[in-house]
Amino acid sequence: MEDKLQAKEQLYQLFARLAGAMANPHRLELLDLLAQAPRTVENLAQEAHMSIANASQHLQRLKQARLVADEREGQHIRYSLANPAVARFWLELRGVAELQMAEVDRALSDYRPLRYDFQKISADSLQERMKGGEVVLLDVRPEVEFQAGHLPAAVSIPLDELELRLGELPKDKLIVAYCRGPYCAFADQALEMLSERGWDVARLEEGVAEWQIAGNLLEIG
Amino acid sequence: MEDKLQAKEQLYQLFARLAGAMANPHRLELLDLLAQAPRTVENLAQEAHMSIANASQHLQRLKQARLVADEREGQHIRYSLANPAVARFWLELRGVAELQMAEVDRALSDYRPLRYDFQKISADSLQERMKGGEVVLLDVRPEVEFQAGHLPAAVSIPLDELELRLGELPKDKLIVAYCRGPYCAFADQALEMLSERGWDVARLEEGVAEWQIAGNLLEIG
DNA sequence: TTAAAATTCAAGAATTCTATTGAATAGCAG
DNA sequence: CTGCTATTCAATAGAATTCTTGAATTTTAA
Repeated sequence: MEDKLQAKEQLYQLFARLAGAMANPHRLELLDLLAQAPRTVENLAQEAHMSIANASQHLQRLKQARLVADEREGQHIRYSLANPAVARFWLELRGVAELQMAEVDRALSDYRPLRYDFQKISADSLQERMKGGEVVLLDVRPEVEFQAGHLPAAVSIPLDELELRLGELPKDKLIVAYCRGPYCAFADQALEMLSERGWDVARLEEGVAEWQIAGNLLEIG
Repeated sequence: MEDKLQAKEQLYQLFARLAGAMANPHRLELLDLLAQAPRTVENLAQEAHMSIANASQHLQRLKQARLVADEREGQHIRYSLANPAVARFWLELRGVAELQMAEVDRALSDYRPLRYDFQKISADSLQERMKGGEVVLLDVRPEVEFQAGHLPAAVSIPLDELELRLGELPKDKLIVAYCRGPYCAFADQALEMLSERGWDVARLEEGVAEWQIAGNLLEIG
């Protein structure tokens, strides 16, 4: 009886450890970045604005929980999500938070003030209109992320380079921009620039993670 | 730019807080119990083997994260899951842990040593055979949980009372027992007793939470 | 072999989390 | 009102988590 109770405790302990691995904003940010593409420690630390030692420490913790995997590549160590189920779980966490915490909506409005300034387009309707060739799908994430996987037929112009490469975009088509997903502001900023200069624009809220979870395929490279 | 970074931090903070609310074995146990039925603090403390003050404290934390809701009922306060999405999320957490942590399987074997001693029956196949009337579906959870919701046509005999009420079970039918789900040992114990006394037995691994998430309906009362 | 770069390790201070205890509150029964 | 029960609150000690800093390790390139 005693050991049985202990076994039960241990079981809950294991589940709690997994939750604990996600119970830190920095680690979630790392997971979120890894959901876009595998990355080195240095890159992760830079993107998430933390010290390398700190990023490394958090990555260890994620690794211990089997949420991420690492692989040596020359003198770098490249981390990636251990498993597609991890991405699904992270999205699920976000979904629950969104559903029951009004604070999330408020914080999102702070982070994406332009959230409601542009037309939105659903994944379904996008696929429909892509077939007709009336739309250019624009991926404004950094190049690495585009190459690790992007939506079918998307064109890559990272936000940084957009101003210089405006010439590549046709004026007679609807420009649909997307980025890392609903909690990323890159696409909003791109749309703001494009719309000021006369393009017809819309935002796709989904990123590659959401797209993939919905059962669709990505293009790679 | 500064505030934007801060808004992003805050967003991750909110998600982390939700994960943090689940990052404790006791709280997970409480959630698991609440997935079976709404309960008072006293009952929860007793079932989870912790002090009332401690249970109350953990419940507050869950409430703060909007994972549970409370409601006064006379001199008791009854807690329940805030939302079906919470149950789904908890099952998802378990699923991920199970998938990637071999330790879970080991711990489960300690907690349910009889796990492989009896025939298992799938939910589909159960529904099939229930129609033919060849099966008695036995719910061995405590009465309260049965009344809060149980599988269609299930018969309630709590594990405690099983020995005294063996007479209620027909010898010529297959007895399928279930309890709180795959991480509960009640049904195993019931099957052990029944099988020793000559019944034909099988275990359904699903509990009411899993059954419901799979899109099936429960009977209440 | 040695130097340089990327990452991890180790140790310490600040913070947060947990369990325990005893007191405080809110409803109920007389 | 007065005690009685169920629950929460408040305070505290002990444990775990986080960030920072500087040293140690592993691989590549010279």
